[in-house]
Amino acid sequence: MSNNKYKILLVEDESNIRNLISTILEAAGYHTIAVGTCSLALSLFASHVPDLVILDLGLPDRDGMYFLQAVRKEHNTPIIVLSARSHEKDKVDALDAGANDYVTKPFGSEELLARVRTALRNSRMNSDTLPSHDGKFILRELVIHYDARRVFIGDTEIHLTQTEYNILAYLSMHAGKMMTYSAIIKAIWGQSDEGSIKKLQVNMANIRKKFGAKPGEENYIINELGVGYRLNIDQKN
Amino acid sequence: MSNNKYKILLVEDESNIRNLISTILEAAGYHTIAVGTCSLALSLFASHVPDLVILDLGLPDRDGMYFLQAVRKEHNTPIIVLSARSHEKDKVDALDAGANDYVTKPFGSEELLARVRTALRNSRMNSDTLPSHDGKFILRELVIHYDARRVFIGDTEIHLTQTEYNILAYLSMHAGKMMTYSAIIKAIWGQSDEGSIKKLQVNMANIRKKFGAKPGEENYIINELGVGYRLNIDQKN
DNA sequence: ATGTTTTTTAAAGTTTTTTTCACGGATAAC
DNA sequence: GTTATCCGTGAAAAAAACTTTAAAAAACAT
Repeated sequence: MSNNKYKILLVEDESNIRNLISTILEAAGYHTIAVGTCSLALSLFASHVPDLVILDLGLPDRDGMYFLQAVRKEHNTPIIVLSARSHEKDKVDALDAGANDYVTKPFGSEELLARVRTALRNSRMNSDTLPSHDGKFILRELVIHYDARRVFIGDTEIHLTQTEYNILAYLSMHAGKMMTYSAIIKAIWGQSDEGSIKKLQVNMANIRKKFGAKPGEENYIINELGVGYRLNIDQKN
Repeated sequence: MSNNKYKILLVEDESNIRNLISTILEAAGYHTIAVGTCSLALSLFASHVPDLVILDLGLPDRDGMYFLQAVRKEHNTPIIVLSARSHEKDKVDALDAGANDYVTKPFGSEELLARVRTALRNSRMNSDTLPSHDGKFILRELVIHYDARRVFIGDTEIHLTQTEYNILAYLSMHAGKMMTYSAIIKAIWGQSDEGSIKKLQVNMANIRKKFGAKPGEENYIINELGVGYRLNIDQKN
């Protein structure tokens, strides 16, 4: 039996929109908890621990961004953000603050449901893939032991400094995905420290040098100009 | 049972054209609601909630643009705009205001029906295709991996620069829909940077070159003179 | 304190990307 | 048919981004 009784926390101040979305979600078989203020949302999140959050950014008491950051500090729950069409910049901020997806009003019910499905699917996938904080990561010759924080290329161990290891571990946990500079920098140094791209680049160079890539050989770490880095997970022939 | 009884709201002031189109649509199996003024159209839209709107821009009481914007504020319903050939700029304005497609008079019944089918198909598809930044986009040989920011034609990877990728990704997220220059430029460079159409053209040329279209073969990216670009999602024979 | 390792900063060098420009072909208007 | 406008193309200039190397600063251990 496909029991789709996911719990969804809906945070929206306009009551008519709240009811509309609530109805759509319930009709699709989700259990919906609907609130209109940020403070209420925070307490209900703590007590109910929903599987997903749909969050309107234009909240009365506090900015929805506050809720977003507060939740993201401790939880990995997928968050879909709603906002009016005009505020284009909010989109970037919300995604940077940890939102999983972004829907601009107006939107159709099918679109919302599709996004909900994707977000839930991805979060399930993540919980199977990401908690590899222990165990090890293997990619061709490269082996990372997360618990011992040790890295090998084939049989020989590669000594990495703390930051070098942190960067590599971060990339490996998102292997194959292009990770932006700001994402990496935030993960390693905490703040979006302006000017830190240089540091990142130097560290990357050091890691690559220690990996000792033969010229012509495909590199483990791929750079996309102006975007970021990603681990190359393609099979070699 | 395939019940294709889509509701179409037709807004056209000239009664003979209205009847003609109405007949064409009914014959094709659509349920048509035909009105001649903007105010009537708005109230009938609210009460009937049609699946698609066909809108003539040259309305007597108010400009059709008013209707377009009013509907777009709250609904995602596909809107096809009719306009006389001479008013070239109206098309662009209508698309920028959120119209999904446009047809220039005079037009054949087959053309109109084809556009109706595409618009309906796209609005349904969107809810399953759009789920933004994750997943991938597939169109014939073309594959886009959004999370890895990688593009393939068949088996071979195509390296695109950042702006080239951004443009293609933008088009793919609105696949099949004609995107105006200003819309694309705003999405890629941020401001409606005057004079950037040239840059856009150069980037388009580069993308197409990298795609390596054989001469005679239908291109992935289609241009409409004075309007913009769109991804060609039509089936090839 | 001294020496070693790591992190940060700086600068030169190289590659890639972005922008600009001029010309030719295509399309629409007259 | 002629003209004006718009788009595609190729190439070169300009700008931006990355790598590499090296040295200063900071952290750490002895």
